[in-house]
Amino acid sequence: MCRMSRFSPIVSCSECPIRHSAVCAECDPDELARLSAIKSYRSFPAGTMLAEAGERLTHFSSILSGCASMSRTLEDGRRQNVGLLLPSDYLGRPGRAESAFDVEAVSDVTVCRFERAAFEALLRDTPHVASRLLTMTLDELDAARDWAVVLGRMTAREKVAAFLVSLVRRQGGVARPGRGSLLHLPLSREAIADHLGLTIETTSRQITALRKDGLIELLSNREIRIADFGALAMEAGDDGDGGPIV
Amino acid sequence: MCRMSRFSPIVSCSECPIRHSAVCAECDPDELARLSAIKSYRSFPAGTMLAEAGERLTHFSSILSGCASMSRTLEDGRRQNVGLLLPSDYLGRPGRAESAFDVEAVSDVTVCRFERAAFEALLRDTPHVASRLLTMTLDELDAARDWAVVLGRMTAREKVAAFLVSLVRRQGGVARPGRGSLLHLPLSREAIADHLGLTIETTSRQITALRKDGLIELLSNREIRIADFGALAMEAGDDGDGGPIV
DNA sequence: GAGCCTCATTGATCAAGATCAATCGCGCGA
DNA sequence: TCGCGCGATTGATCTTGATCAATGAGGCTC
Repeated sequence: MCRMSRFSPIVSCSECPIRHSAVCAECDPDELARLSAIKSYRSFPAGTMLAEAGERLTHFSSILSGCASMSRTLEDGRRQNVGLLLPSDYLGRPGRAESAFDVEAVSDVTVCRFERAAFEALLRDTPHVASRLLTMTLDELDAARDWAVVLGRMTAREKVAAFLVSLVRRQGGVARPGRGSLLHLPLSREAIADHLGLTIETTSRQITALRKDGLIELLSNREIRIADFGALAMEAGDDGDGGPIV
Repeated sequence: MCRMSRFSPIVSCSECPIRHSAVCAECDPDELARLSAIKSYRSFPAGTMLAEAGERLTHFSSILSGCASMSRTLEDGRRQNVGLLLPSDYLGRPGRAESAFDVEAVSDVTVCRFERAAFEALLRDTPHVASRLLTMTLDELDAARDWAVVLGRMTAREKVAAFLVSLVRRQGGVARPGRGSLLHLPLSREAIADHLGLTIETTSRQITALRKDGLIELLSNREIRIADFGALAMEAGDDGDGGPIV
């Protein structure tokens, strides 16, 4: 599998800061620009929603920058984060008009979006866009199933390690040979806990433990230096393949 | 959304016992029959694999009957079941030749399968098959994310209830007004435990508890009568919508 | 700079579920 | 029919992570 495919958006329009020649080669950029529009969501004040569970979704959006979380909150307040939307991920789906989850901007988010009808027409008329959407969806499905292993069978320490490793893999830590890689956490401790199926206290304790064990270093609440990616990946039950070389 | 879509296969060929006119209307049944072949896997002796993680997948298969489980086993033996394949579900994917999980027949399984290349050609040439595969994959993705909520935030009792409710929804219990619905469990207690991220002992205790509370009745190890579907769905944090009326 | 507010960390205790260990029940073959 | 084997159940105890509670560390306003 081409690893890069995870990091390129489903479509690129002429206004998007992110382009991907393989996708664009067969598209008419002007036509895409006409059909799409850039929209931003601010993460402050807290709780800006891109969509609410059960709410009508009028657009199909491709994330250009920032981070959004998909979650469900049970009646009694328990909350589970079921996924993160990072640049190149998409929100919305052809064939259904409702969001299955709450989607919330956790940092300022910019998207390139299409009206549903326009996007469905684009899918119909542009086979490589349809094929790309299918590939991305299959990758997401594999990722969601991988995550089930983390949620169902891993210890708190392993969960935190797996989360950090997956973040490095997805947003790419800034690797600096010999000094580890720098990682910005887009989520609060509470959101991380909700992602991992843990409490905020347990999450905090495990981060502290990884720090004391020399695997990571905390530069600030949201900035982490991965001191030993290989060891961290090992903690996550992961062979460390595909991570940064430091 | 059309609920039935979950229960119809991606393609129907003239030899398949399951047909779906909406899918077949535009297909040439003879052509599909030529491209596909029926194959069976026996569940005994235990451990018959439809595919192994990392193994080359030469075919795309649509499940016709039986039940298979997708799982991952960690080095230390911990195991997580990441999904069940029931009739109309599919195994394999265009664009990647390797299975991400172990796929094991838990009851005798029959599939209708296509060679990868033939299936990819079918996808290219038959837009409604491609569109149907996308819809099914998006539904699977939603289901996988729903399951993350169960794995991450539910108690043992809620997990078992959620599992039973999801089985009734998917394979349809035989509803008998006033006497509840009969449910056949395709999985052993151990496999259920692996699906729920629990141990076999906890799973067994929770089943016993649900029985003592009058929500279910055990006819045998593998046969359950759902005495009160509404109450069971409530335990699972589910409004009970879409279940059998009994 | 003082006070406050939010988020994160740390500590003490508790409970849900895991683990270890019998025991049960049923099907099967000698 | 007896004994064996396997899966399921039940019991006793232990451990991990949850819960309850306090403290710490910035950042912001006044």
